Amino acid sequence: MPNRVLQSPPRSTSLLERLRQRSWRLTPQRRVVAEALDGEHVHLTADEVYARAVRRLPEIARATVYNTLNELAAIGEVREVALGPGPKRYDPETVRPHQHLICERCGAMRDVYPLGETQLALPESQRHGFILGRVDVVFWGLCAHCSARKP
Amino acid sequence: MPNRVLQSPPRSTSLLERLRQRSWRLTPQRRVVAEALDGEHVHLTADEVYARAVRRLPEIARATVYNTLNELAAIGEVREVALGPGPKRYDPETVRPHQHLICERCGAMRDVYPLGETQLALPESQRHGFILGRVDVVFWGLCAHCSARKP
DNA sequence: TTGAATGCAAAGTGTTTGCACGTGC
DNA sequence: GCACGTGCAAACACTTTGCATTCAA
Repeated sequence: MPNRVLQSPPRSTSLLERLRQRSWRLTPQRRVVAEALDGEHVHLTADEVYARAVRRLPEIARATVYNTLNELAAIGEVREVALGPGPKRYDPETVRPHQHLICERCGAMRDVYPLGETQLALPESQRHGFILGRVDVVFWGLCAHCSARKP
Repeated sequence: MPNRVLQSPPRSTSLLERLRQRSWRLTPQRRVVAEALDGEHVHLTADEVYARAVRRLPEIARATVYNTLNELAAIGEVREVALGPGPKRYDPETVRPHQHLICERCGAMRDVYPLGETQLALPESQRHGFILGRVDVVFWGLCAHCSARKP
């Protein structure tokens, strides 16, 4: 049998499960924050996370939500998305590399998985001596709802 | 003589000149703000613009700088660039479409003109009913200076 | 002359911090 | 038990706003 077992095991797609696997100190507060973030196409602001968290755990403090979100971002379990005006958003999808499609009127945001992204490499002549890392792409447009409305 | 004169006149690459052509009400304050922004690879924060402006016009108010930057952005003569943490930056290059290359350690930012960008169209199946507009791309990396330093 | 721009200070957002208290491992 | 997380309030960073004054056209 081929050595399939040597492949690195697939990461769980559940944020909460991944945190358990890291033996992250799990408090009720941290749990409700992680639960608030779980799902697809989820891009909540800190305040929206707080609103969801406080429903399940009324005594949670806003600062704890901020602390927790910062920590999750620091260990790479959520991605901060800061675009345009307004507060940062937090994206729990860290398993599948993806980009964002955003409605410029209402701010609605979807994860997208564009093809052919490798064609986007920056020519050497344009690198200004930089060592390249990741590439972020944002597709701006109008969502179905907003493009149907008048002005 | 060939009808060169029928070509649409090239837009000036000088912000200040373009503003004059628009018959923008030109006050000393607005002039020093526009002058602060002029140049290539310029991506100043509002505070940095204020610092430059106040050198030439000590009585200028921070609020005036903010007002002016917002107005320039509204009429499309500067582009707001909000990425990562920290304050927004203002990019006076609105003539040549371009993208950005940013050092993830020190924040240094260069304008880049990547090739093959049209290949980045989002497949219909990924559009979620959106009408597409412009695409923003950010190349993250380490600048020459930062990649030479230790930790 | 006059509508628009300015300066100032105050208010508004969004986020971080300092510290006493509480708790998961 | 104790290092670490939490709650609270105050501080902080960035930006906008209201209003009386000044000024470019």
